[in-house]
Amino acid sequence: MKSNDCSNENKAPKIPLIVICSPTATGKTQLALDLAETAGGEILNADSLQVYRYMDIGTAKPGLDERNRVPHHLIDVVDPDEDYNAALYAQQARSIIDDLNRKKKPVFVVGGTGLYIRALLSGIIETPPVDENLRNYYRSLRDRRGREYLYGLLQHRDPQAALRINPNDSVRVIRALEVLDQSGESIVTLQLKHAFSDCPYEALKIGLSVERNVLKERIAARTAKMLEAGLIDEVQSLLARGYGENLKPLQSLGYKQVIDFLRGRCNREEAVHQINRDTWHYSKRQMTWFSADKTIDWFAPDQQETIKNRLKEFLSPKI
RNA sequence: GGGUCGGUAGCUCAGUCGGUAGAGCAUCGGACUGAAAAUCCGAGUGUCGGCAGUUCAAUUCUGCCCUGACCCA
Repeated sequence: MKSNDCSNENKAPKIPLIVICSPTATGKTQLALDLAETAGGEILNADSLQVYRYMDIGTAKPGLDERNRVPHHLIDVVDPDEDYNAALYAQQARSIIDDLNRKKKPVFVVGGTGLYIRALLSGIIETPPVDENLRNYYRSLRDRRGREYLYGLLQHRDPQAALRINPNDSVRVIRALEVLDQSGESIVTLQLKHAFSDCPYEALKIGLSVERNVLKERIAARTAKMLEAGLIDEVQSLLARGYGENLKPLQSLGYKQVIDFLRGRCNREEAVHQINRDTWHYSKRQMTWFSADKTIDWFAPDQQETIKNRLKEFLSPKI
């Protein structure tokens, strides 16, 4: 039912791509840097928050030295108050890949945002761009009359979509209503038609798996390092630039909790605890997402040599 | 030494007018097609502080003990 129809039926030659995807704090950045450097490739970010400017520490964005070692793409491409999403990402990423492929540069897609990677590799339904007014209208409808009301609306207008969406999941309920309003078609129709079959790439997917309690420790160490590196100052300067705390990217891991701390809604210790806990929850969601993808090859972080051989084997016939 | 209120799931606590219990959080599993570091769904868990008494039946009532907080000496 996952119908990832990316088999090789059509004969158009596929562009090779290396994808490094795994939960946070498993060592993707370092691995990508090593591999890309030796292969003479470039890195294409697949992290939904590293695209934002001024959000460096909390997103564990590669630093300047790392970006000097290997060229990086789709980092720092929008301001925190600009819209960004999976479709936009896929579109931009594909054009960068075309470019690099023309120059015969191996591309290393690196990041933990499963949806972005899927949208890049297999496409995403085509709909008109998100209409913020429309979205806000449905949001306020939800706030005023409740999720049940909104879901009732969907049941009435698009029963097919209502069947596939949980009544409480108002994010998806709203999206379905938007699509219906904007395109006149049910989101389900578009999804069934699309079926993730827009696959111009042949990807080698590499995942790094770290034992759970080790990962928990790495997450805690990472949080501590971020605070030491000045996460609180970074958040303060974002707020000072006039970016409101309700902006989507500021609702993310690390940022949200530091804002709570700065606003006096919790103390520092609680904020740290919540960052660690929420990051752990996030990494578990990532594990659920990535382990459903049976085409990922999993390695332990210390299997550098094995990974390099696998990569060599993947690249050799193509370049 | 006396008194008051507590001791129930890993944590915070609710509850049983006597028929062996439940929420939130944590934990575990899952979903995910233009918000995805978002959003949502599902599932455990217990010698109800200990011992004894009353009772067909006690976590619930009684007694003693242990233990925590506070108050009075």
